[in-house]
Amino acid sequence: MKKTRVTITDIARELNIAPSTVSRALKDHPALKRETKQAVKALAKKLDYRPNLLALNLLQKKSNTIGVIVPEITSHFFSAIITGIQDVIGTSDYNIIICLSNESYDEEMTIVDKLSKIQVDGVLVSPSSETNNFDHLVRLQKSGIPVVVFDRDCPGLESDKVLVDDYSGAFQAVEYLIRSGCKKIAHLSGPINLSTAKHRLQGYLDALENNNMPIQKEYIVHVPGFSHKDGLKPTKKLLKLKDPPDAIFATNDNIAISAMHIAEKLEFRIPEDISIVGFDDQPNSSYVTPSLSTVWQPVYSIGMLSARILLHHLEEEDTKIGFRKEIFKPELVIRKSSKKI
Amino acid sequence: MKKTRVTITDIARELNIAPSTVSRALKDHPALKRETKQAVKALAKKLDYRPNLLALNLLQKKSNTIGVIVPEITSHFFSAIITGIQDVIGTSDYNIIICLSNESYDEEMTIVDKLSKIQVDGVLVSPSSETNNFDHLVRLQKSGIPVVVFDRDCPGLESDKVLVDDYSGAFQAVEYLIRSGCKKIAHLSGPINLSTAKHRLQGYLDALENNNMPIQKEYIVHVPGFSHKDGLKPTKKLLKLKDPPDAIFATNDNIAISAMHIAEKLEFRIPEDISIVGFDDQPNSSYVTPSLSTVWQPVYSIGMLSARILLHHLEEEDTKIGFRKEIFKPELVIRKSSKKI
DNA sequence: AAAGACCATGCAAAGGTTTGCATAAATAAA
DNA sequence: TTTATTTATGCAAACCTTTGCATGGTCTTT
Repeated sequence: MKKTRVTITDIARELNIAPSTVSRALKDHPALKRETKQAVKALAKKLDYRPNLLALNLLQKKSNTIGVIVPEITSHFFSAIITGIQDVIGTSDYNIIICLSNESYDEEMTIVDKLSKIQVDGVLVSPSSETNNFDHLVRLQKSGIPVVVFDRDCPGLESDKVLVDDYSGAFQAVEYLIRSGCKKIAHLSGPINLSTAKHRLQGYLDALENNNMPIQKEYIVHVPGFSHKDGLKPTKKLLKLKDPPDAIFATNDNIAISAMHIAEKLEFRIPEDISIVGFDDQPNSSYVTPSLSTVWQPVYSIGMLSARILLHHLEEEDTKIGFRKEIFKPELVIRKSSKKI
Repeated sequence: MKKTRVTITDIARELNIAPSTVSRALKDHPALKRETKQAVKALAKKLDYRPNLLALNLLQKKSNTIGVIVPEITSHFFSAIITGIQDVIGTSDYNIIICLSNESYDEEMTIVDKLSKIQVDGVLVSPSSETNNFDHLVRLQKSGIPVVVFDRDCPGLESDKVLVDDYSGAFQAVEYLIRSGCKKIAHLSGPINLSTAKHRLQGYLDALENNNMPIQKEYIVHVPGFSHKDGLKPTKKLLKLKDPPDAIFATNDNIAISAMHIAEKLEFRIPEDISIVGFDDQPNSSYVTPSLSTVWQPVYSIGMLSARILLHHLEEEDTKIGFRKEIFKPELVIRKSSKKI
């Protein structure tokens, strides 16, 4: 059963030539006679020779593999980014190993260790919400593995970065709510350790301040995670205030949708009694009722660009021209869950 | 900059012993003197020796890598399965390479070719909706690579399989619709090439027949894909019939949600005028309004079990006890998009 | 005819680890 | 003291491919 693969030596033996000649023939080395090349190629084809990449890896000391570290994969956000990464890397000779940190710093460390063990050639990473020490990434860099950070920033880490202007997205959303006449705008904020959550919160705060609106502490509630269920209690808390908000800007679409859910249960009319705006523009957000106003971000492009930057590094490692920092602009998409201006 | 790794030979040289002795010392070979082992281990630690897996791969002729082929990753369905796979494989020494076929037979072939080139040790695959020839998978098997098929069956292929009883899920859903008083039940069916779509359609047909209900051809419409937009036109077609259905059983939740969307636009009341039932039970399905009745399937478990079966094969390849075929039972979840019985 | 130039191919090392077999040293038995 | 036995370690091959250098041969030039 154990089909043993045909090697270059097998071909050499059969043709009574040296393995090195076979190797060169297969790569069209100019110094070889045409007939030799042809003979080798013909036999290689006949024998179904396939180069042993494992041997090549050892020789070149590289695994031709890229590690991708994401907190999770079930959200549309990260799965779309990964699709973008795949679509770029797929055309190269690299393979992708996707690793899930489950929003855990410890798991992230374990993953980095594993990736370094298997000698990946580069790493794309969006850190967990628990991570605020980036020594493990520095260690990667020090061992010569380029690191590209995407979406979630790693403050203090010097590396290539592909980010989104979360501040601007939040600012746009809140400013729009203000213009539409909302006076009491609440924010369901993400885990504060996260750069994205931090910037969205700041955008919210600045938009209010910019418009001379008061900032009310009880209108800012943090959600523990990013799935629907994480938004339920915080929303209830908001809506059961003596003076409930007339608008909610949620840190992402899932949270916004569960806010809508709770609001409807508590008999708030959307958007008449309360406007709700999310962040992400997941595909299903336009299909909920009322359809969700939200901040779109170019997920697929984030993945593609990150991958391209890494690939660029890998392919011409001579030119060290410092690190790139790319920031995508998100865009407000107005639908039916918020009042018209 | 190029930190060259510490090798076993470096340690050997420093200690004036043979590399083989170092190797054995690190694996606690019984024939070695305790002192030798200790000295080696101490130095290994001091020098931060890390075994070169690339070399091991070549020696053992295996890459310690598992290929996972899925049509896409942005749906909750496949991303949850992948999470299950990861959670199982993550505890082993294997790495996972996830490949997206984009529902294309050609891309699937290319992927299989690539995986075989890099000598993966096993493959988990859910075929594209275009695939109905499985020779590429047979080729993998013939070259000694075990294949586990999940969710979407490959009829005629002899391999391990982890499937869902789609027939039963559909039957339950349609029978429930009948009991709730619906007389004109339509089906938004998936691409007919897919085993899952086929079985769901059959469940639909048999449930009708079993209850002496007529089967009306115009009530069966195929959707081209599985995302929201794919359900829009087919739903319109159904609802604009002179005699529109009073229930729709959709082949998945996304399609069901876009059916709800269209129904509301056309001023059908849900569920009074029309009941809608989906398939999958994605997390957001309970957050749409009205919440979606659907057929739940154990996505995470599908991933875990598939991975376990493959791992089992890899770890004791001696015992060839034929192929396993595991079939999960789905369950109907009744919410608000369908009438109560 | 001798020297130089060129062409086609082979040799051998390198990459890091494992492992069966051999060997050396030390101890026990005769 | 010699032989048998054990104990601890080393040698070298194997995994497969690539590549700098060397070699042998043919051809051209003087």
